[in-house]
Amino acid sequence: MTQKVDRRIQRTRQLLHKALIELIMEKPYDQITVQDILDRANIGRATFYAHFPDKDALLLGGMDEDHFDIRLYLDEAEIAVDEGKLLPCYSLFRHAQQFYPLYKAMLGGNGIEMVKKAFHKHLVHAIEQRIKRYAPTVSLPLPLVSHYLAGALMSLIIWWLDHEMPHSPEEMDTMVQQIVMLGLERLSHEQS
Amino acid sequence: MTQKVDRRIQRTRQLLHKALIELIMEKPYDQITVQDILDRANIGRATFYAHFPDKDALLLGGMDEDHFDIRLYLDEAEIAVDEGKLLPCYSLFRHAQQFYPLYKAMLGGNGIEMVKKAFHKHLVHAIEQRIKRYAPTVSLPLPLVSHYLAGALMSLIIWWLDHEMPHSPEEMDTMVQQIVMLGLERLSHEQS
DNA sequence: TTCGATACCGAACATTATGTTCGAGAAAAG
DNA sequence: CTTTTCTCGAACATAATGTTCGGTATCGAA
Repeated sequence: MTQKVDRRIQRTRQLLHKALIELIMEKPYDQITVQDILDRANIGRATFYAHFPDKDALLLGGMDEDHFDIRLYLDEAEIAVDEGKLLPCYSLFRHAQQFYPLYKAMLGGNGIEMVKKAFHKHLVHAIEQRIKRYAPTVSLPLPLVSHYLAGALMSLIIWWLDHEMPHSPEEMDTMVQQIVMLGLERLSHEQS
Repeated sequence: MTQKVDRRIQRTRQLLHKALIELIMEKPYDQITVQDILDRANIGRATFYAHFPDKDALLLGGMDEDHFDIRLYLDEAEIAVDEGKLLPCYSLFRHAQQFYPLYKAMLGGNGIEMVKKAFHKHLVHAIEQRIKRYAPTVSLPLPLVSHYLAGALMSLIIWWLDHEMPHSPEEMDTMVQQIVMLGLERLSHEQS
């Protein structure tokens, strides 16, 4: 099934991906030129275009690879920690903490739009699954709730990345769960 | 105080802004070239650069103008409807409904990143004011709550715009207030 | 090890968009 | 009417994209 891929092709793609990731952590994505990638990877111009039609395709092509952990965080074993909760919050912040520079470059305030959109979409889907499983009786349209929560979580992680992780993953998780489940009404009456 | 501006300058800027707005509603912002704007507005190339350093400056320069209502919705009289609530939800959806094509082109899924960021920032600020006034006893960090809510609202309006306004502004407002205040826990117990 | 296939190189080229310059002409302000 | 300044258009420099092609190096299989 798995055809053998020419060693040269593997090497080329690997070098290109590595170079792009490095560059992403150094400067804004839209300021990265194809030439930058070529120089860093020591790959010929023609070769690049023989593999990918453009920069974006190179990035997306690497999303499935091993060193590109962002989208895979949901499939990690660690996600079991968030069992029973509507938002896989703890595992997300844990993972983001572990790969902070990459997360900041990709999802932070000056991150990559393409990645953010993909991530948001992914979140919506994951959250919908959780709502169906853990809170099937909520009497509001499913997509409304899932988009609400996904947007909230996205916004929070961006804020958290931009401010050098002002709280621990545990704290973030606890606080978010409170807002989600209790609502702000109860949260303001329950003050000490 | 208000110096008289040369009539030619007014005319030029007006034409450029109008052309850009039209183009924004026709095709993706990043695909709009300066040349497109010049052709549409019948303005010379040199003239454009005498006024604005680039496309983005033209857009931002128009944010304060009269025909660019998006940021101004918060200052509208209609906002009084949302008095006492943490999210100025009804007035936002009302306004978005009224200027649907423009809102969709600017804030929708394929909207303009710059505008979205400015809008999000604006929302964060507005929400913080409201929290201080209407819910000063909430025992969580202010920016955490404001970013949470702003992200949620952003995500919702994008979803709503992308799906041709599946609910009325009144419905959206009611549902959002429920999630915010009651929390999902109570929302799932209270089912009929 | 040999040999055929194919991936890489690099240099040149076409294309497209950006941003600048400058002098002539038109329109505004007083 | 005169002075000021805004606009025009055309040419130019720059920078990035994407393509083409023949020579060279590397791979995989016999």
